[in-house]
Amino acid sequence: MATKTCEKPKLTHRKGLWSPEEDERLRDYILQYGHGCWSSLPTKAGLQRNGKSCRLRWINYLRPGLKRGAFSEQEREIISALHHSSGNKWSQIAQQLPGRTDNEIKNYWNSYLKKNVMKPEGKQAQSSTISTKSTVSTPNSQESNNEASSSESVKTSQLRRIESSLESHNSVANRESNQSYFPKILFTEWLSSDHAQNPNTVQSGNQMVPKENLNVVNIVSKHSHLNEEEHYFDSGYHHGLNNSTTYANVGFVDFVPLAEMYSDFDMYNDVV
DNA sequence: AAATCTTACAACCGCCACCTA
DNA sequence: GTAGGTGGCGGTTGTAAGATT
Repeated sequence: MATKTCEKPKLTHRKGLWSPEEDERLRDYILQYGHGCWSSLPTKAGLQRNGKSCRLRWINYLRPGLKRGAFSEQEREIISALHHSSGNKWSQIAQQLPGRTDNEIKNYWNSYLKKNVMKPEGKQAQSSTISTKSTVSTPNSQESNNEASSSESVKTSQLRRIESSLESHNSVANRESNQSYFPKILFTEWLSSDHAQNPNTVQSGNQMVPKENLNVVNIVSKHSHLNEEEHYFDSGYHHGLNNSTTYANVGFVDFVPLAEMYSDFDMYNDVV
């Protein structure tokens, strides 16, 4: 991991927001040469930033395959469930949400979900329930818990369903490993040479469409060669202009025996 | 229209674990 | 065993944009 062979750049480092030019330099360099040693990367790439800053910018913003935009209902529930079981382990939570970064999830939690948890009224009962088991306790957690126990919302039961599904799968399939119990998603665009030239676009049919024009969608598919309880979890881009969905640039590599979650996804495919 | 407040999220900071010399 | 460098992580702050007054 750590080496002492990296060159030490003695420069006064720029701070603050990244300019589009800096982004371009960093992206171009990494796509061409890889990041290698982060501390020496800024010098090689011609950036007046420190390596840490470059690393963060790449991981949180420039890295291909990142989902931008609002969190879906499913993502919210997964974050809540995992925060419930793991606490503020943002990197662990991020591993279960392909395309999302720990920083993004942390910000989302602090700005949205945490606020709901803190709400004294029973309106957000599902989040209040979550907070009681979290490593982070809140002033309202106990009273919220009382309210939640008296009338459990539909959201709460849905959340519990996902949690138990995750727990059972995790205990059976991955007990002895550190593998995530969510599917690993491989973005094929990450591997393509086209993407290296145009990291902000996705091929849709014959044309390259800017990612910001597309919505990310989730899909669960059953295939004939899989066991009864095994399904593919897919993600793709929905092309709003012609109301079509394109999966051409996103590939999928893992199974999801989470049959109970089907109703929570945007689509269910029976490909058999 | 201007001033102020609120919110979302990008970025920094400090700490820690790990590795190498 | 120890010092120094690096990468990773979580907490916190800063900033810009939108909402409100």
